[in-house]
Amino acid sequence: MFTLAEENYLKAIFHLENDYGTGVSTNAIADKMDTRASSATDMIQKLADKKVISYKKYKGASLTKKGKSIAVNIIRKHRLWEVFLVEKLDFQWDEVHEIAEQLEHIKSDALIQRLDLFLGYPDFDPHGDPIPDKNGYIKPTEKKLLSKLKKNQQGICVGVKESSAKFLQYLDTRKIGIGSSIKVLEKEDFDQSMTIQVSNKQFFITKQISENLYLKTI
Amino acid sequence: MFTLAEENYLKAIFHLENDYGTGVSTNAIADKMDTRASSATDMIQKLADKKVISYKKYKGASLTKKGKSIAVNIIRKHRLWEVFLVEKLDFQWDEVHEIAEQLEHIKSDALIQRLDLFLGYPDFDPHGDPIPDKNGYIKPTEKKLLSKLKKNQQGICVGVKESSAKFLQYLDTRKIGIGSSIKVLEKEDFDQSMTIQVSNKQFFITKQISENLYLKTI
DNA sequence: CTTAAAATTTAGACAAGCCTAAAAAATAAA
DNA sequence: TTTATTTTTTAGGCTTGTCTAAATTTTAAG
Repeated sequence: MFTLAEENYLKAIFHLENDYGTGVSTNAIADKMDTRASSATDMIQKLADKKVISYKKYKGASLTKKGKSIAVNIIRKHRLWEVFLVEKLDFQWDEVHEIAEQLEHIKSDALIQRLDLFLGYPDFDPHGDPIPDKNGYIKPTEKKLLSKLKKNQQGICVGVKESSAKFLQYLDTRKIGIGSSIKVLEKEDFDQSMTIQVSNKQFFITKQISENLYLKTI
Repeated sequence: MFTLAEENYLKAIFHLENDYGTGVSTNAIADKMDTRASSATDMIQKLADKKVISYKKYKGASLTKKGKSIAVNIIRKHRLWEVFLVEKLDFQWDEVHEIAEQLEHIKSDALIQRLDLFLGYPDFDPHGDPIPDKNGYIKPTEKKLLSKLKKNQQGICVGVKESSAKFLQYLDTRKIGIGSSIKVLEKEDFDQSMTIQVSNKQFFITKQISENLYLKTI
């Protein structure tokens, strides 16, 4: 069995490996966990003892098969609970992250199985992230960051990379959400800022925004 | 903010005060928490420092107003989650206690408010226990232990005192549940055992059973 | 290639929550 | 009312997960 802290470290390492490739540094983990490098080292050594990460001193950490399976299961729970909160309890998509951070640690396989059924076996959470199935399989989805599109290309918003309340509220005020059709009208070479068309409105957005919106191009 | 352990101690003290009257002994708390008296003393002193119990060395502990309010809120959450598990996820009444023990510690007022609405503001949990409202008010209900009834008296089962899976399964196999009509056919003075009529069947039950079934007499 | 800087690990400490063993207080019995 | 028993508290220790400060290793710069 794994403690709350251990589970959170595993989840963090999973996300870091996903985003930046295998073998994550102590500092990256400490940063993600909002703690000190020395604390991260302690935990890394403990997780290595438990065979859920492989680790060589000074060389970074990677999840083992077992570690990855634990991490994916936590992410599965997190995303299912987010669907529950939005679909059943009428929360907004910017309100659910912190609550799901707690709910993801509830230990009961039966609960998650029944919750999944109750929700109709959803494929994506409210932010467009795929929900791993009970075997840990994550369906690969083709999606592209808005920042990668060129002038005149367009697509449908299928997800957000960042899911902080602030960013989601920014999108809300502009009526941008999952399913929105987005077209690049102008793109500034110098700072990667863009003018985009969303339904019948145009917006000027910075690189920081376009790097956090996933589109399915059409 | 209160830790998991603190919350569980507060809940235990609440139940003990409820069952055996105000001012609960260190041993009673240690017993309920399945821990050692010395550990209970440590926690009691910490809770007293935090002003959620009043405590005089060697004289037992009682919840303060603040402590009671915290305890009742945890119980409210526990019971609402039990309703959710049974009504929405189709769990049986003997399967929900442990899961609710985890869910009761999720911290979000908005979550509980919305869950309460989602469930239709239920008054009782699946074991017949009343659900405190959001102000901590518990509607007083008139219910009587089956063991207090005399020969030929009858009532409707409105709750169980113990809610261990074993006991609930015992009731299930005899088709006894909330709403069952129960009549005392015979009562043995010597050991308090009874013969009872439940719908068209008769059962012989021991004192241990009749002391854990609540009836509303008619 | 040697030194400076950055990243990482180790050493030692602390709070929370538990434990065992021993001391102290309260209660019951003689 | 003095002694024996039970209850409760204290003392000291252990583990988890964190911290700061110092040592070590790796990487980057000159």
